Amino acid sequence: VDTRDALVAAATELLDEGGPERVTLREVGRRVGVSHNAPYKHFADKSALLEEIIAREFERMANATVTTPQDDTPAVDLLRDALLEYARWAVEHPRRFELANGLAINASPGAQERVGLTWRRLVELTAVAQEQGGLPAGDPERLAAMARSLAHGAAELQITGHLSPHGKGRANAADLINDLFAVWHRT
Amino acid sequence: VDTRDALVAAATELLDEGGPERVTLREVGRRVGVSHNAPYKHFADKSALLEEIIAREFERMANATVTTPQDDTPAVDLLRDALLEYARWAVEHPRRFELANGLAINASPGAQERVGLTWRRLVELTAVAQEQGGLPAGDPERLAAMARSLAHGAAELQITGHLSPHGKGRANAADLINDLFAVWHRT
DNA sequence: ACCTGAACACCGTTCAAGT
DNA sequence: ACCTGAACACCGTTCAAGT
Repeated sequence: VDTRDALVAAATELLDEGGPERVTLREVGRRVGVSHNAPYKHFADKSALLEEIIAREFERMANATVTTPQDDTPAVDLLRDALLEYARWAVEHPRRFELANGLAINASPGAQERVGLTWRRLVELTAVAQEQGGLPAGDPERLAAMARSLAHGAAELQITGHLSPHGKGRANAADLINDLFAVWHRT
Repeated sequence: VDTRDALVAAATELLDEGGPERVTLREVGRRVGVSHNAPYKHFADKSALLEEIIAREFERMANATVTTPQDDTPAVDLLRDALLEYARWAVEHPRRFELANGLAINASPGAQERVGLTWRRLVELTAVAQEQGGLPAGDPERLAAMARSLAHGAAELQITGHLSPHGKGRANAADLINDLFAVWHRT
């Protein structure tokens, strides 16, 4: 069972180095010190290995979100922090972010369910924030979808170099997320 | 020179069918009725062919944006329409959208420049809209970046099925874009 | 100038076989 | 239960050669 973890680790390394095409079962086996088709004893095929990488990433992030101290911090701050953390993760691991997007197009029900849990948590935070007066009125699911879309898009634009870090606006993904909450706060 | 267009057309077909992996130089040649390495007489390699697909898409969209009637339509409406059109294109051609994002990570200066032209047009529209009172104050580049991020992220979330079309919020990408402009209008 | 056919290296996947 | 080695089909790319 130790081999399985080693395979995922090696595959993640290769993914970060050069995207999914760089992840070769032969090279994965080579780095782990095992034959080129030993991975088939742990994963159905290459795509199952890639899905495992992303599944572990989401699990890690979900735990990080849930572990957030449930003290008297305003819900709006928890929501904003979660989105900032999501964007930070995406910018720091662009290949994982892109792969997750690619896999989501044809996602299995299980994977959709995993993401759904984190998503519902964000909607709950949004509803609480509205009660606490930190966000404008409206359907919480729709408000949360707007914030999530902005965080997702801003992260991707930063990754692809489309946020002109040297222009006048000089905004990164985190800045734009904070801008949205500032607009909401003024409303 | 007709072969070149036929190759791009066949490659685009394959891309829409199953993503970049589905685009095989051998299958492209087969569909055009030409040998499996005839593409090398028109493109340096497979990635050059994929880049050509995206370049033509962006050129087509840039023309469509520029052709917009320059009548007395408020600038804020032109800006919103451009973003709605971008999201509509992404949702309608998810494989092209994903490929464009993937290529942008390691984009050539030429490709960056092409996108830069459309981008500057959006920033100009934003500045005019601010003068006309249709948008809140602030750096136009930053405001435009926010709108663009939301449009981009909302399109991707709709494509990946993360916008819960059957939930209470029941928002698609277009709805979320309109929501942002509504918030700005109230500010 | 454009195309073909053979060839090479590489990859995902399968299968029979080993411990 | 886990791994190996050979084998197969497929792909990107190169090259010599044809018109």
